Amino acid sequence: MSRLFPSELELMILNVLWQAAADGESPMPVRLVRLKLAEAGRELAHTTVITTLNVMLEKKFVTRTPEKNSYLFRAKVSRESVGKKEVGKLLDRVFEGSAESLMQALLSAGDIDAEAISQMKRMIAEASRKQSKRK
Amino acid sequence: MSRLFPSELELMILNVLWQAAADGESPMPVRLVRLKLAEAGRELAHTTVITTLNVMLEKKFVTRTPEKNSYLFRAKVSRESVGKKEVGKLLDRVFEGSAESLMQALLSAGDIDAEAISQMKRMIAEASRKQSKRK
DNA sequence: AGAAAACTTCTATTTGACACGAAGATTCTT
DNA sequence: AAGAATCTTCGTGTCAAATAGAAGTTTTCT
Repeated sequence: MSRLFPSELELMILNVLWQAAADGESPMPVRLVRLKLAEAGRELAHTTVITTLNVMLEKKFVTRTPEKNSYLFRAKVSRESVGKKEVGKLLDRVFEGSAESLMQALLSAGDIDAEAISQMKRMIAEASRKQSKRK
Repeated sequence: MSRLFPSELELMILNVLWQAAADGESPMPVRLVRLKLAEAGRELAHTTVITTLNVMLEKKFVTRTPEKNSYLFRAKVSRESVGKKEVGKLLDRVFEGSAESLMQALLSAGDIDAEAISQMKRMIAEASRKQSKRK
């Protein structure tokens, strides 16, 4: 059974791997994952990173390919899919399923610039279009 | 030091207490908290609920008032304040601080009806107004 | 009053996430 | 070829969250 949600450390690692993929640095050796974590303020022993990556392999969050005497890792789940699940969880856990409430919290939480706002407007309009079409 | 975030069980209890307050059933005896948790599918021993409430008291998430030989509990933190912090955390953990990304996930995650959408539109418009005014 | 019921506090166990050293294998360096 | 560097696997230790039994106190019931 694949655990649905990554733990905190697993999520940090996924962030490293997602970023790497965006930068064309994927797949990535453990050594580099560890380095990126350290740069993000999380200093861990090499073995700790390996152990966690192995757990993530088990959970199907990452894949690995052999390389010399080691492995290269890459994210198997996407940021979008994890994000969607996490939002769904938050919706249940705190907002009783009310998307509006979550949105309100978002607007009051993040410092949102004008650019972000106009983009959100567009997204809402788009959702509205799709919404009215189906039914 | 007050822990910033409630654990999962603590959050379930907060939900019970928030709901109770909305229904005018606050403050609430442990017995009822336990009952509501059971109704939500979480069956726990009475002592477990007490223990957790005491921890939450320590963390300042709830307050209690004496009543006969027992206590009545009520939420001290609001759903809004917790929600805002949780959204902030999610923003960091998964979306690299991008409110638009989170919003996209929200639109694809929740089943949102037309009513919710129009309300969101209003909220965005409101945020936009406030945004342009400052700075 | 005496038994039963309802509560609380205290203490202990279990579980999952995190963390890492020791030991062993492979690759690199000189 | 021998030693250093680099990696992995395995086993273990710690810690917080979760769970709840035992024991003691107060209230209620008959």
